Amino acid sequence: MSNAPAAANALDVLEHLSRHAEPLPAASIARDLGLPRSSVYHLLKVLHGRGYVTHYVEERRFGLGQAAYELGSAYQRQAPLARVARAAMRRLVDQCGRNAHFATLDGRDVIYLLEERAPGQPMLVTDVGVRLPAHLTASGLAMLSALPATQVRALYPDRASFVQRSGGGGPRSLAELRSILARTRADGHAREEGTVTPDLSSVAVPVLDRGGRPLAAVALTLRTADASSEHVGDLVARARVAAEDVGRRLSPSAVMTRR
Amino acid sequence: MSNAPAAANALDVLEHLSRHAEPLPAASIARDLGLPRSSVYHLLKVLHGRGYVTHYVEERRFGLGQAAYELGSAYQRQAPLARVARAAMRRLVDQCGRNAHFATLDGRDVIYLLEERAPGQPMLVTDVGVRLPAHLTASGLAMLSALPATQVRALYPDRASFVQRSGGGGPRSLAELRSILARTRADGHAREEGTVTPDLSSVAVPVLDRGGRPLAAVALTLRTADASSEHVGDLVARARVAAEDVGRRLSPSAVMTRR
DNA sequence: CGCCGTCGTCTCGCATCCGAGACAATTGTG
DNA sequence: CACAATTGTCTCGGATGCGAGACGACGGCG
Repeated sequence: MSNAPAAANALDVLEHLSRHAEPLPAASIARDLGLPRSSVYHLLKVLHGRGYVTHYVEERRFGLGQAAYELGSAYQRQAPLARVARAAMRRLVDQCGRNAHFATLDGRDVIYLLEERAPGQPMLVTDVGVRLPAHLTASGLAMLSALPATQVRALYPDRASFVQRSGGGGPRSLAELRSILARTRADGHAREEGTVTPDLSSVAVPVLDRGGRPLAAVALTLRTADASSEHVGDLVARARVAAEDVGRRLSPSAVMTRR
Repeated sequence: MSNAPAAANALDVLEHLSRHAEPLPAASIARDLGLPRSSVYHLLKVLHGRGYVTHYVEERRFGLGQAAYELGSAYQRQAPLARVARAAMRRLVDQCGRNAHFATLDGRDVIYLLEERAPGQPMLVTDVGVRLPAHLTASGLAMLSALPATQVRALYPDRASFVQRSGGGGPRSLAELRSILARTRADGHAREEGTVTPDLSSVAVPVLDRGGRPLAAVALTLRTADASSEHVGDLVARARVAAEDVGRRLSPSAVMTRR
């Protein structure tokens, strides 16, 4: 049993409030969390005093407060994903001799947060900050494959959602996308051949948080001509190790990338 | 002295981390917060175990974690601004017999979160979810007037930032905008006459958080022909009471709207 | 209108947690 | 390489925080 139970209880209260769309009465917070009523009132007083909880007096309920939002904003400003991933991506590139990149999902786009170039390899188009349609990239497909089907449908409500590249390729409908994602899950990695850049392929694996949701993806790039099955298998295994390492650092007790 | 000091200390640690762009060593957290080293390690262990803190082992530093971001997202999902403001806005409309709306700032836009229509008053164009350029609206000007000058400059870096309405009106440069904002601060309220809708004027006051930053604005609409000085003064006073009420509910120890 | 249930605050005694300080491991420096 | 500084973990005893339960206020209901 760790120390500082009041700290853990305070987090319990915040997380309980965050799981509900509506504010909650104090008594139900106490009941749901199995905490004494007076203890919950003490915690709410502290959290309210600090702005983490809003007290809706007329409704006699409590909800999250502005300070919770500010913490979330501060987290984003620290850019932890790229920070945590940098060393692991450097090692991956050193081991594989291939270019690697690290990206996250934003709506239907992937955003590239990191790229590491191996000596002698061609320049990547995926500069940091660049956005590309998720369904046309290995990284995007890796992350989409880790989302619930309902969320994928919400992202791609109609055929107009499927932006095309001038050279063609990539799914044109939700049914096609689902089929690709099912194969991605079966293979344990996503693959893209020549859709982003002719003659170059990428393989990618997702980085999952402890709830199993995709935080990011790790991808390696190789010449399509070099992409034999054994070679791809080896790269995927190494990318997966890097992804698991990053996942562990970001989320204690993280669910590992899909095996 | 309130109870649950460990809860308060945990929040201190999180807020300390959120004030820094870079992760921090545990010893400097303890020193800066005046807490015992072993207590800080206990708290970091709990916060890390729950995902609120990321431990950068190689750097031997600690930063905010994914769970901080999730709290912030959950706060947004609960839509607390509109929830808190609804009753106060209803009362304001009942007292004044005028249409009222409640909006927040998003970049250079205002977004309308609430509108309350008074009986016999014309329909508003400011439907919930509508965005309008902040510098052309009373609500936007009220909130901009509460921002630091550097932040206003960052929002409006050049003349192209000043979107025009087809009927003209509104500032066209940063110097013009600053002049209007200075007058808004002097008056204690913002005023817009006919820029959004011909023959209709609005007066607005900002809702401030406890750090003095604008969270939202409360506005009342009236016919330009009715806008005598005494009448406007009365509406402004009532809008201010509503804004202060909302500010108090959102932020304990909130700084009141500017007097 | 009276009664009941709930909310929010408060008291106080005891069980538990906090924090001083020891220790091993690691890193930095001359 | 040796020494100093720092990190991170651990122990344990005394001080303090937690929580049972009382209480007043308020709202709902018959």
